[in-house]
Amino acid sequence: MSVTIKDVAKLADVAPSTVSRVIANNPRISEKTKRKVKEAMDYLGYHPNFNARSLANRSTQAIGLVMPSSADKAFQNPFFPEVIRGISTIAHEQEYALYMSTGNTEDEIFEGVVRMVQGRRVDGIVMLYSRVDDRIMCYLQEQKFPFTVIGKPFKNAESITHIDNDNFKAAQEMTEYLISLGHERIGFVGGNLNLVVTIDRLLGYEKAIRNAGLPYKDEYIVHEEFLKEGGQEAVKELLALKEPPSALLVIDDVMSFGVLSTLNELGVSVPGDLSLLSFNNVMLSELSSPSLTSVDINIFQLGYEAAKGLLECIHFPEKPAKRVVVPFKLVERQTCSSFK
Amino acid sequence: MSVTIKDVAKLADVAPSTVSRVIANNPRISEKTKRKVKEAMDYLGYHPNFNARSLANRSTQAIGLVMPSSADKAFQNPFFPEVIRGISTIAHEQEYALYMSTGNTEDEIFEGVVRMVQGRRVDGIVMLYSRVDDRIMCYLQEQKFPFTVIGKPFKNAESITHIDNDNFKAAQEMTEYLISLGHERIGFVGGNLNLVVTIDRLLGYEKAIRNAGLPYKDEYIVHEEFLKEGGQEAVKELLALKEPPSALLVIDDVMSFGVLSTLNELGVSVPGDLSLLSFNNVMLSELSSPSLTSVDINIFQLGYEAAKGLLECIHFPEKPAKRVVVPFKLVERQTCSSFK
DNA sequence: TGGCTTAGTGTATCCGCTTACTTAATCCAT
DNA sequence: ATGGATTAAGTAAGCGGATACACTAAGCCA
Repeated sequence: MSVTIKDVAKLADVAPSTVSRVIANNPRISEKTKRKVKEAMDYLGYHPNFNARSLANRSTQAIGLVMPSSADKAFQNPFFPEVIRGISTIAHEQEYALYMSTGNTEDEIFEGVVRMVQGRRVDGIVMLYSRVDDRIMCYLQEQKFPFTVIGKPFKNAESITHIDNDNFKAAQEMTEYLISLGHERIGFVGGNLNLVVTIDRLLGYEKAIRNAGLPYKDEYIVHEEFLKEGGQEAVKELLALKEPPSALLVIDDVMSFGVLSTLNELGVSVPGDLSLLSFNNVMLSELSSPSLTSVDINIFQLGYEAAKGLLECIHFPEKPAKRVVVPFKLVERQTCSSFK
Repeated sequence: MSVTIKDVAKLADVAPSTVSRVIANNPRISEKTKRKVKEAMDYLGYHPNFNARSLANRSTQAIGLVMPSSADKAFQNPFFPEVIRGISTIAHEQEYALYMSTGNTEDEIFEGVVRMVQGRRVDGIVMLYSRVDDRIMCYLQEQKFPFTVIGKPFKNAESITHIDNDNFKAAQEMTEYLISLGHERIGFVGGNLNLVVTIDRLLGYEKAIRNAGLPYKDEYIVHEEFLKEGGQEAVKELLALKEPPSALLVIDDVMSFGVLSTLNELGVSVPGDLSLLSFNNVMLSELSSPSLTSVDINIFQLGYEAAKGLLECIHFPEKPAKRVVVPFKLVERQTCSSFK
């Protein structure tokens, strides 16, 4: 069995509590004793048992990650690895580990979260998405468990620390950009409508369309899953219209990849016949051909700030919730051209 | 404070131990009592405290993941999310959670692993890479801590359960394929030479070159990091030769992306002027233009089997170590053509 | 010199759960 | 009726550490 605090105490000829205090660097212990105990720890290769510590302490030095769908689906979209990069950067700085529970159905995921929370496996949670009437978010609020959200909470946004882009504004500006290029028939390819991002961006799109005095047509609005297949479906629907759009605002790069490949099969040229503007600017968006014109939403920073915010919630629970807005920026590449 | 086993015991009017036995579904408890206790648990919304359980139990229901570099670097390569997808599939089936520690330098990562192991934060570890003389692997062996490796351990491979492709054979066959296309000047773009994959594939490449009676030239062998930048560097070196290769065997798709973009800048046409064959077949390899001809190494399955193997190690420690070989398959796309 | 503060350690209990050991109750064969 | 199995549940001792409280010895002042 591994070395315990008692072994160290025995060797250093002190009480276990003294050893515990040395670990916690308690000022009431004399330098001499500290040195003696530290030597014993080194000699024995002692490492505190984290479970014991967590139990006594009620803290785990771990933060939980909740993804919108099962990890194995979510990881198909480079968005998630990238947010996690951001999260793990902060986590590492403060010696927190990351904890992911997994599950396929919504119920399983929910159960996983309950286990994380009730089982005190983590000190707090970062929700990597925001959804309308999300069960998990409600639960965390009820339990008053520390958590932050990437995206805008559908309700109670004021009382929940969250990190978001101004998606409304971004979508509006991007639509205006397409309009400024001369496009009047602009399609919107969104993700699931119960995701708040989709809603915000759709509203921004609508605003721009209406501001410009263009007709807002329902048949130009399509919602699919955040995957390549989603993009493929979307294109088929939109191109089947009598008057198909001349430009598309696509909510996610991976969907754009799907759009692109389908258009390619159909012999529709981009941006010649159809312009494409999408969101996220994932690392590989410059690789497709043509390379994607995409809105860089600073995914890394979203994760970074979310983790930072969470640690604040954990350490200073009384602090009020805050909203962090991460800037976005259009990266112009090859998928947009003026309407001719 | 949250509901404990005692609260449940009191409500159900039994001893705490009985409740514990109900949780463990111990057959020595009568159905009647079980029902009674379960009702009390439901009523109170009881969930066992995992730390307490781990402490008493010496098991955590979590498996640790070790990446070759800091998570924030590793996640730039889609290989890792994809392996994790595989791992999380198994983990989920058996209700294990995933635990990632983070760290930037080699030392920090090592310390993170020590904390995972000594602190009993996880029941076992999956190493997502295999490196020559790896300190972490040595440590895990010394400690007799359950772990599995993705890739072939550099030494003691017989005593360590590991999941691998036959990289030697793969590289050999792929080189032969390029040779069969008429190429005689074939470059090899590898990753860090202390990664066992690099070594194995390089040896396979060499074997094929020698078998074919072609000259094995050191200047055709380049080693860079597993990132896009690595690919860019590599190309520059190889194209600077008086007699540059007509085909490249690239060890990783992301590097290939870098190669491709640099070639594009330099105005070298692929596959017209230079053929490219790479490994991994990550999800986005079909998106580049031209789309990558790549060896599908079944990344998902590598992860899946690694996790499965680990759980076996954990549950049946006496079982001998095994080697699982995951098949590979060439996916022909647009980056290879015959030499003319 | 006695009483009081204070720094430095030790003692004991608890965190929430598991489990070896015991006890109590029931049952069957003699 | 009695004793030995057998079953069902309780008791209590950890798992490894944290910490409130207790204690001791030294230092200080009147």
